[in-house]
Amino acid sequence: MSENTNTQIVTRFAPSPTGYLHVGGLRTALYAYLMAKKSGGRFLLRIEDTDQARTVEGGIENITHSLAWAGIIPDEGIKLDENGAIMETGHNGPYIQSERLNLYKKYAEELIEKGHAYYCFCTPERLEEVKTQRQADKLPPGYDGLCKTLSKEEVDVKLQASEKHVIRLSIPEVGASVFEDQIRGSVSFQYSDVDDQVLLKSDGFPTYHLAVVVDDHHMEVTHVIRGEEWISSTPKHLYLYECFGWEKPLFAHLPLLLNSDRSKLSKRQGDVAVMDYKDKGYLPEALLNFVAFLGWNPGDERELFTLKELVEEFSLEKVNKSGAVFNLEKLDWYNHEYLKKLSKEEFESYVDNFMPAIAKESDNYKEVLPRLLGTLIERIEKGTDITDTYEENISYFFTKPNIQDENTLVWKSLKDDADGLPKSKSYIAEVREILSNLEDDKWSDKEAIKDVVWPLTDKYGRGEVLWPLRVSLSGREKSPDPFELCFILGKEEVLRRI
RNA sequence: GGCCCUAUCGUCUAUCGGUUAGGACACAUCCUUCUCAAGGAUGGAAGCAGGGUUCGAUUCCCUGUAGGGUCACCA
Repeated sequence: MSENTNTQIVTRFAPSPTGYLHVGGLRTALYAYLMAKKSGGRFLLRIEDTDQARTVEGGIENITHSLAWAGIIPDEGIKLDENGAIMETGHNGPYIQSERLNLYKKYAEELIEKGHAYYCFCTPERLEEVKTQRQADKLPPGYDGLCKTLSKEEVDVKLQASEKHVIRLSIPEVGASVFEDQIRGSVSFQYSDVDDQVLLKSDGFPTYHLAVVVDDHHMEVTHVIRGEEWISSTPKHLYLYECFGWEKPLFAHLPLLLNSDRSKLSKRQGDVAVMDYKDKGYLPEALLNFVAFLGWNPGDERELFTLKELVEEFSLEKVNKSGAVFNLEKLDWYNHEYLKKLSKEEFESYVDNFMPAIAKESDNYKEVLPRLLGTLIERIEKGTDITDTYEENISYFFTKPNIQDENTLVWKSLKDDADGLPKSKSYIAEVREILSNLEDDKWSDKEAIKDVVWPLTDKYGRGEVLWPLRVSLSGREKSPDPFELCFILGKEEVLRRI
């Protein structure tokens, strides 16, 4: 459990380019980044595209852009240049596994020579049979080791005949693999429970298990930080380090991110792609802060952290062991907090981004938008709140509302009064008179508007005057206060509506 | 099913044997010169169960239970 803070830590994030960056991946990348940065070491991005079938066009771009959006910039490996194009830096490349095939082949063969691996010629069909048979016999699943017994001569004959084959790791029959997980403490597995994993596939590509070990070693990775789903294959990796005689890195398996039903966070139950959150108007600072706190906290009661502050405060010792539910409501709260930190200009362009076309087509859009910001910041938590509630809460700022039932203008205290409606109308007629005499330059000051209207509320009652005023301006029973409305709409529009 | 991991309010979590078990989100109530929002105040809300160890366990150990992960020529 000892972390030597004097030495530089090298970490990596090694996603496979299957389409998009998962929020769980973002957190893994973040923790790895924080560890490296805190020690003054390096964080590198490597692409694990060893499954030809699953590799998706544009996958690398999506991952690097998502990471860059979040502010996690690799020191080494795959990253973006100034123009946003994919580039590679570092002296241990290439950093895309499909470009390192010869290396994996060489090491797989080295393992065979040393007797730690063997050729396997079993067909998928036979493997399937073995699997069902072992299940029926209630044996632990896994390869039965048939090809392990092949003599060198038999192997040579098959190789000569170009029989399709893979290379399998030869796991010891007895013994155990014990390691000190940086988060969980001591973890151990019996070798008898570990399968003879395929290392090199018949298409010449390595599996994850071979590639990750070879690359982490050559790329000088000191801390392997990855999701908990990898914990049960760690013995295979550790054993490979031993076979090669390489120094082992430290391992840290992060708890999983969960759906609200506590299953592994999945696409089915909501958004999982980082870009989905970007598109919904979540700020990178908010997503990062939120995700950082899923499984980690500084130990005190602070909750708002910038990336830089996280670098200073983060430590693996404080990472939790149990999975964390990805709770959107908390994320929304974070987002609102960060929205409030935006400058007026930034917030304006943010809002503009989510305004529907119909709003932008309005004549007064450019004029009204800046004045709308003050009320909007209190009412939205994310960009999609604008689009989702536009009709009800925002549209009336740009288009004059239709008041279908004039009785909605009557404040509740006058509802039973037969003259309620005429009275209400007369009150706001008076307000209109007063407002029409208010100098133009006073309209930029909400308080000044209030000052001239206020005496009337003393005279006729608060709700009696303010309610109909507000309803006539907004056409809604719920809205910001009437003075705010006046300020936002502007003199001309206000007089038109009352 | 085998193996592995995990277990404090609904959710994220603090507590490194002794606390009125703290905070945040969410929720409820109240205040905040008309409504709503924001803000403020207050409140409800938790140690999975059973055994140990100990003067004392949420905390350490064991068992059970529950949840999750993993058992591919996918990562």
